[in-house]
Amino acid sequence: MTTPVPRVRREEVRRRLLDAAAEVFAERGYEAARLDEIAHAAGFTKGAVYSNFAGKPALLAALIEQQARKQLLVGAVEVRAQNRPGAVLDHLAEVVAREIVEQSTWSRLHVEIAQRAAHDPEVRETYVDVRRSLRDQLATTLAAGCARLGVELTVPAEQLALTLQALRLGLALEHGTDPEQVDRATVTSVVASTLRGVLRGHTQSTVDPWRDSA
Amino acid sequence: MTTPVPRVRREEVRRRLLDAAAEVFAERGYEAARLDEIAHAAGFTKGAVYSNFAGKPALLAALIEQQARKQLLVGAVEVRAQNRPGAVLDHLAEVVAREIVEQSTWSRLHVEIAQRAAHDPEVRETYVDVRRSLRDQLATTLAAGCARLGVELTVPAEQLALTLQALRLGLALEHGTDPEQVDRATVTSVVASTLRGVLRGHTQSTVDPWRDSA
DNA sequence: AGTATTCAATACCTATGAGTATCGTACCGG
DNA sequence: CCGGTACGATACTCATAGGTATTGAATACT
Repeated sequence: MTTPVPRVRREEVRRRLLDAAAEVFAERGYEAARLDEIAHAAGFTKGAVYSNFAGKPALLAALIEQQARKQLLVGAVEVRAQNRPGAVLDHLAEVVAREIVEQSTWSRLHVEIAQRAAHDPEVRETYVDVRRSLRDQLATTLAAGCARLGVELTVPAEQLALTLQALRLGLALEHGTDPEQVDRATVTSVVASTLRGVLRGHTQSTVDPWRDSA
Repeated sequence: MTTPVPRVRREEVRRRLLDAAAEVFAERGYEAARLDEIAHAAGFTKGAVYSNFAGKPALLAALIEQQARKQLLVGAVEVRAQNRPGAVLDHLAEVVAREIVEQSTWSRLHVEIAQRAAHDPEVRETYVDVRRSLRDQLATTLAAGCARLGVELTVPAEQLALTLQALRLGLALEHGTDPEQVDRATVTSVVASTLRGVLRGHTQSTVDPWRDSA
């Protein structure tokens, strides 16, 4: 009677569920997110969730793991690609700003995870590990990049790395609440000027100055 | 038989409930926070909550209102108190760091509110208003302070204000998740160096340099 | 003092959503 | 072609927590 509908591969199901979970967690927040909604957003039902994950916390854990692999703070690699110091600076600022504004789902998810980590010790443990290693990696890359370009940092690379991480989270939050005033150009300016402040050398920028968009 | 126990004044009940709500919201997050727990933390029961507030959302709204009055970002006034540019800078950094580390309840509540504002349009509206006006006020104060001290800002005051707001939120989040590595001295350093970066003039600092506390 | 009113405590209702148990069907080995 | 298994859909349980109705005691009013 009914022609058999080919089943989706398990791996694919898992992937879609994670994507949907990222979306819904970012949109509603972890607590307010409903497993039914996540499942339906992925095109499945709750049964699929429980056959792929142990439960709601495990779903979040898997997301953190996945985000860790995709590297919560991209842009480190970008530093290597440029040659002129000024360009590196502007480019990095633009990359961060683009991430915050255009991939707002991930940014909001990131904030959500951080917030969740502040509450739940279990989440915190894994999150802090990821966070620290990314910070170290970012610091190393920044230091190496600066050395290669002949610019000098006025602060330790680790401190700059932390500053960038914190600024990224904070700006994501500001943009999430007030995207009109905290727009992409503004975010770019903030990051660029912050970076410029800790560099010594020829670092003139081509980024547009502050624009009031009220 | 039983000697009448004097009743607590209504205003006082409201105050205690708000304090308790701030604590619990900060600790558990808005969604995970239970009204019973809040009431109990204040020394009352749920009945007290509903006779003083319309419900859970109204409780949060009242908190936002209260926090707005207490000024989410203190420190602006502190700028006026100092005379030497370097001292102003360090002092401001220390004030911010102290707020984040010692009054972590409020900082975490603040992040929670911001996060909540990103989700709930109703919350967003009032929050953005508060946030913008505080930003403006901070920018004005900073500009005035710099002018008075004869130091020059390399970026518009509004941009610096946003940077500080974002950095404060971000550092609160980082400290909330990793208080060991993101300790008070580190926070102070980050804020101080960020400020120093956007100032032109004699702004030598006396703040301790980066210390690795891993 | 006696009565009315305020307002928090208590008991209750009800919707919700995480988790579970079972079922049905597509895939796979024989 | 035919069981067996994997795995997602479906139907259910059950604890929880926001919200409401009622009660009872302390204050205010006359």
